This record gives sequence, structure tokens and C-alpha cells, in this order.
Amino acid sequence: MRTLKYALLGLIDRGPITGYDISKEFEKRIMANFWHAKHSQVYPELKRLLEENLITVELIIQGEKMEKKLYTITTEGHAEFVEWLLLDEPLGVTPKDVFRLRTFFSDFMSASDYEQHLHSQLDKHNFKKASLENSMTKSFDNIPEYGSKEFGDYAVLLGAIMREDSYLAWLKACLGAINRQD
Amino acid sequence: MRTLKYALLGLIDRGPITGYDISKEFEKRIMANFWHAKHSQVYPELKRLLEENLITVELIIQGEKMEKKLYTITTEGHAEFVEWLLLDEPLGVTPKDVFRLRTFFSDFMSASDYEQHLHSQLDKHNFKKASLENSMTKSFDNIPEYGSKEFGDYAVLLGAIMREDSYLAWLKACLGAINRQD
DNA sequence: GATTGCATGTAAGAGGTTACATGATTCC
DNA sequence: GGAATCATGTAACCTCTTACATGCAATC
Repeated sequence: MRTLKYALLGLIDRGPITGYDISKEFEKRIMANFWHAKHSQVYPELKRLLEENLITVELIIQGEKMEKKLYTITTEGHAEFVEWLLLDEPLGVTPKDVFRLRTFFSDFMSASDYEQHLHSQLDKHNFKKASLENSMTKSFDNIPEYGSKEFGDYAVLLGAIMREDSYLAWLKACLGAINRQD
Repeated sequence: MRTLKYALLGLIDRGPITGYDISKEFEKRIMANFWHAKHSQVYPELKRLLEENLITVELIIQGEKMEKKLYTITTEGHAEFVEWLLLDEPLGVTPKDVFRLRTFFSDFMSASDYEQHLHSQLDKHNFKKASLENSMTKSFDNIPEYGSKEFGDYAVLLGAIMREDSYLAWLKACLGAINRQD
């Protein structure tokens, strides 16, 4: 399906960018909430997009002699990206979740062991949620208007927070379901 | 991390089972809500578990001459599975989501195109939620007791429904955020 | 007798991670 | 001078999907 291809095209379509900065988007920024790729995957894909004439590259010198490569989208690249953007694909497989797998097999552990698991998960997801909410309040004091880059940022951040909320609610429901037996 | 290994060990730990029936679990049953694997991945992994002495195999004849292989867990297999079950692993990367990626790049499409996307997603997730809720009401009229196989089934099904609920709520929030501009 | 489901496998390739490898720049 | 960060790449390996391949059993 080559989704990474379109993730890269989208980022490059926003303006010239280096492979390094693309990798940073995946690792640390908002994008990490719904897509990711290591630099070892990004660089070869950029090479491929170049060969396919979807992007061009400009070598620039930073400081004395350090080279960096600025990638820019081509007309064909933009066209392919927008075409992909409008596709209505079927839902795709449900994401894998190791903790749900452990829950499925919870009959192989004691109630107190599973309860410990649940508390550990609650801690981790609470932490993640807090970090997302921190980003939210720091970046947005009202809903950005549709059509701006910020709208996308806001929408996916909201989605990430809601996903954490739902996961936390599920964990609490599991706790409740254990302790209901009395 | 070899998570598939433990998914297989868990299923086999519940009692002797064939590779075919394991594949069915991943494709159609409750497990599909948090893990999946095609038969082309299951059969080689079973072979590997055999070599590692974590399971044993018994060849049985079905009908006239059709062979099937019943896998049974060994003492070592059970021990390794339970050890894995109790592991408290770090959270792991956020699952990829193509529709969130499209949302992130929504500034490259018109509001009406994105709104169409949202309605299409609402349809698909509503359908999925209805199917999950149908399973829930058909299988459970009250919360199974902790320690039973049914408790795990119930917990992951509940989680799947809550996940769909949350996704639907997010989609509606996105719709609201577009139409708020007036 | 044909279709659907049962049952098991392999091969090629795509997608992704970990580790290896190198060198420049900036900040302390 | 040393550490962290900038910047780019490759190699080996693991995971997973798609396609190929075969044959039996049950049902209509």
C-alpha cells in the first residue's frame, strides 16, 4: 500500500524539508500519535521517491562543509499525494495490542497478578494522557479553522487524547469487573 | 519480541488444537480484535515451537486419510508462557492509523471532501461497533467471573466496543470542529 | 459432479527494526 | 576537549502479506 510514501509526500508538500527533519516528525512530534518510521526506513524511501520523480533534491551546505539534502515536491508528486488523500479505503485490520492479548489469557494468572498489570497500565496511560493534554493546552486555546495546518494538528491530538481516555476507561472497567465478584 | 509465539502458546495451553483452528481464531473470532496472523505465518511458527520443545504434535486421521496435527503444550512451553504473561513491558509504539494520517493532512483537501471522509468512516465504524455489540449481547448476559476463559473474552470484547465508541466520538468531534466555523 | 470448507504447507516480497558506520556542528 | 545533536546512509534480520500449491471431506 506504500503508506510511508504518502506520509513523506505530505510532509514534503508542506515545503522543502530534509530527511533528518522528516525523521524527527515521526519520532517526537504530533505525527508519532498515528504514524512512525525510523530514519533507516525514511532515507531509502526518499531515494525511491526521487527515482520516481515525485520529489527533487537540492544539496545545501550547512556551516563549513556539512551537507544536507533539501527535498521538494514535484507537480507529479503533489498530484499523486492529493489523489491518495481522497481515497476511501476499507477499514483495515484492527491494530495489535499486547496488553489486550494478556487480558485475553488472564485466566492463566491470579486475580492479584492481573490487578497489578492493570494498575501498571493505568499509570502508563495516565502519564501518556497527561503529556498529550499538556501539548494540547500549550498549543491550542481554541479550535483552529479548517484548512489550516493547525486544524490537522489539533484533530489528531484530540483523537490521541480521546484514545487514551477510552483505554483508561477500559482498564478501570476491567478492574471493576474483577472486584465485582463478592 | 516474538509475540506470535506467546499467542500460539496461550491458545495451545488451553488444550490440544490444530494449526487450522488457531488460524480461525485469528481470522474470525474474538482474538481478531487485538491480534491476527495468517495461516502462512502460523504454520512456520508452530514448526519452530516444536523444534524448541515448547509443544508436541500428534498426527491424527480424520475420516479416510486426511491428516491433521494436534499440538499440545509441554511443561517448558507452559512455563515460558506464564513467565511472559507476567511481564510488565513498556507501552510500545502507538498503532498506525491511515485515517488519522489523512486527517493530519486535511489542509490539502476541501472541507466538503474531508466531511465526506468523516461520514464514510462513521458508517464503517458504526457497522463494526454494531457487530461487536451483537457478539456481546449474544455471548454474555452478565459479567463472567474472573479466572474463567469467558472473563478474558468479555474483557477484550468490551475493550473493542469502547475503542469503537471512542473512535466514533472523535469522528463526530472532527465534524463539529469543521462546522463550528460560521 | 461441483462447490465450499477442512487442512497443511512454501516462496517471494514488502514493511519494519536493530545495529553498524561515518562525519560535522554546536554548546558547555 | 567532550558531549549532545545534526545529518546521512547501509546491512542483517525479523515480521508479515500475497500468492502459489496440494489434497481430502462434506454437502447440495
